[in-house]
Amino acid sequence: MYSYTEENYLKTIYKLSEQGNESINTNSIAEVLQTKAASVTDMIKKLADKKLLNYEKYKGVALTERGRKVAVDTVRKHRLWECFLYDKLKFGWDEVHEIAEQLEHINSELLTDKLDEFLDFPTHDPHGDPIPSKNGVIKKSNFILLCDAKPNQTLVMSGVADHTAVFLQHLNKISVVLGTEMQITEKNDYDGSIAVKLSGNKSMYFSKDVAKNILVKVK
Amino acid sequence: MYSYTEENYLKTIYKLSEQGNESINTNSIAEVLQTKAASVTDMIKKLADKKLLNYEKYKGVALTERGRKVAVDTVRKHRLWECFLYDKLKFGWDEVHEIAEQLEHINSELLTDKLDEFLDFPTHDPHGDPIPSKNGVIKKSNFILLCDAKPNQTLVMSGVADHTAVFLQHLNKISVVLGTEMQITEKNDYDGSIAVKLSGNKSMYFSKDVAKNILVKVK
DNA sequence: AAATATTTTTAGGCTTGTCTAAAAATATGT
DNA sequence: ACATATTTTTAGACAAGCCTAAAAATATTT
Ligand SMILES: [Mn+2]
Ligand SMILES: [Mn+2]
Ligand SMILES: [Mn+2]
Ligand SMILES: [Mn+2]
Repeated sequence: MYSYTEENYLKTIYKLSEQGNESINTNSIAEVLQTKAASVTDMIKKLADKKLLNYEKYKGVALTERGRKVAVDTVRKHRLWECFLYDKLKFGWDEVHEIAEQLEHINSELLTDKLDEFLDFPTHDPHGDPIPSKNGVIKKSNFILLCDAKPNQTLVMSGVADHTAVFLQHLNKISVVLGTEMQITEKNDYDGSIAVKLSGNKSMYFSKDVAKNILVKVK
Repeated sequence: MYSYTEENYLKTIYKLSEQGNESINTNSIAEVLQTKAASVTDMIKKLADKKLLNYEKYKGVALTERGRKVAVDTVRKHRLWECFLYDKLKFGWDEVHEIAEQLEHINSELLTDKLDEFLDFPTHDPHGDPIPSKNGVIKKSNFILLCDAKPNQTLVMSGVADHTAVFLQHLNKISVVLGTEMQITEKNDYDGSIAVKLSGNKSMYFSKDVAKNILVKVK
């Protein structure tokens, strides 16, 4: 239906929209897609012709309902494939994204449905991100950043704000995975570092750089 | 590494070579790929530049060792994905080929290896075709056509010569699947039809058109 | 051997998606 | 308000992969 490239543009614009940005500008799309602004302008015009987004010269773009559906569907496929790679093929959570970038473009609605069923209808991918439903609904998670959490609550590690392989590998190294429970025992205003108590009374320190990229939910 | 299109050309040339044809001519490639001879000539020149095949003007092409490896690897991926779709996702054997045509181009050696392991190292795909090993070895099956088999031997349905969905659906309809055992009770020279006895003494007739597309092995 | 038919290649052009360089529009600073 | 900086668009070009029409080579008939 839509090309690999078109789906990537739509997905990028969708993700930028979700990050608060009201209307999406050419340069930010170019940066995410590692391409040039001129190329983005070209593609934007084509997507606008196909009614996948609204575009006014020099004013940025916004997805149409149709464009959003294509984007969300691509995200759905991406995250389902990540679940497959992680749960079934035993890839690490730092390895799945790159392969899912390819698999998300496989075009078969029946395949997506059967994969969903095979995985037992997962609600979140290996990074804690929610999986859109078949009809395009995304359940917003009420996760908060670890650096914003209050002390003396039981927190459950539930996602990441930084999806890079290096960050995920760092979490592997310090044995912090989805589901890890912790309580904040100390917040240091000076450097933003946080001390937590894990199960078995083990304690651990997070630098601000780490604490601001860990998503937790209050148990 | 190689494009979707390049892999499809190499796979096509490989399959034509396997079918006995010594050197492969432009028109036959065009026919399989549903494209035009002029396009084939263009691509052949590019593949020759990349040392994936040997080409002499007007003399046809033959894969190099390197080209053969890429082709066989694509076939390996295709058949492993067919196994996944059939065994795990419960697709029908008439549905898997089309989706595998997309999945065979996913580029990750680790993914292929892990998929192979997840499927418990299958040796044949849902159509009875052998799965090439990681290092490119294909074990030739000693299957024979049902129409060429002798009476009074126990035959095991082991593959198909016609891979079209309509043929596979016909076999579904008459409940002939891989593993079905039979003995030929009668061969009619007049129309090439064959009568067989199945388990439970059920008898069944195959027209020549069907019998010449069923592969069996002698038990 | 010559004529005819078929196959293959070339020539030129199209679409998709990309690029660089330059022009135009918008935003920012004083 | 005007000058400067930044962002965006346009213009023109390129590679991949495809096409049609014509030319060249090869194969088949007679
Ligand atoms: Mn991902
Ligand atoms: Mn993810
Ligand atoms: Mn197939
Ligand atoms: Mn098959």
